[in-house]
Amino acid sequence: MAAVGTSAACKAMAEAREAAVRLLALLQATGADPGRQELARQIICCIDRALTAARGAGGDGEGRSSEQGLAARPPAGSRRRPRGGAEARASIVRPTMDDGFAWRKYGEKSIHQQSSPRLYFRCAYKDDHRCGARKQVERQEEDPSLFRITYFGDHTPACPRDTARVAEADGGGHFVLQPSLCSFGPCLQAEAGSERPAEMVEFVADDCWDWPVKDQLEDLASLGVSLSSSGGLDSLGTNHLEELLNYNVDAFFRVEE
DNA sequence: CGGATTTGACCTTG
DNA sequence: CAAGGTCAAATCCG
Repeated sequence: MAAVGTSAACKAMAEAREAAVRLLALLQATGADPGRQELARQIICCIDRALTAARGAGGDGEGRSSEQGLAARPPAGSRRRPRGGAEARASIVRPTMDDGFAWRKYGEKSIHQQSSPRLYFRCAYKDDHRCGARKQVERQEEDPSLFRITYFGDHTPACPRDTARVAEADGGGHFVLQPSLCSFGPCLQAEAGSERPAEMVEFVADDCWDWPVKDQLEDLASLGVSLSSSGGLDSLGTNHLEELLNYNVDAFFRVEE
């Protein structure tokens, strides 16, 4: 019963979020003052938090767990194990990192001396298209509001990509570069001369927003733009920009609290 | 009911 | 042996 109400609430909140995203895009397109844009961003973040909380509270909660404690133990060596029910899912903080590609989570591991686990994703079309793309997501220890997302490998051309998400920013099928939204300084941590493999790039998001990183970087490069105001790209410099474009960066993501 | 997610077990590496 | 990465059964959810 409660689940029905919660699901309806989630749906309504998702619609509210869509509207807030459109509002933000509109405010930016019309050059509205930063305070209002910030307010719209806060609304989106609040809705995201509410959604997360609502999803956590949803479902039948303890209903399924009633028999778990007394359930027969699985035979030794078996993979069978009791489950925590909906509560177990609710406890997981799930950044969406919606980059338009379909990912499937295949593992989660708590890392030595880190409070937050590392999440493992692979392309949902791994079998269909023999796609070897993978990514790992972990919360930053220094600042839990930051997530480090590490990509390995590349998607095959056959892997479908949901461009609708990208289009949502301006509704026109192309994500317009919005320097006011950029905070690349803390976002991009790919350093020139680092020892990491060429097919791998790391960056960190600190905003409740989608980041079409490659598009934005290419736009920046083609326009010869060097963001020095709110963008924070100045710390990277043009050489770093070139360096980053050489990486196989093809992702944008959002972080939900 | 079938696809997606969770999570303990198992495998690999250093 | 410890730590990280992956597998796959159990479970969730639309």
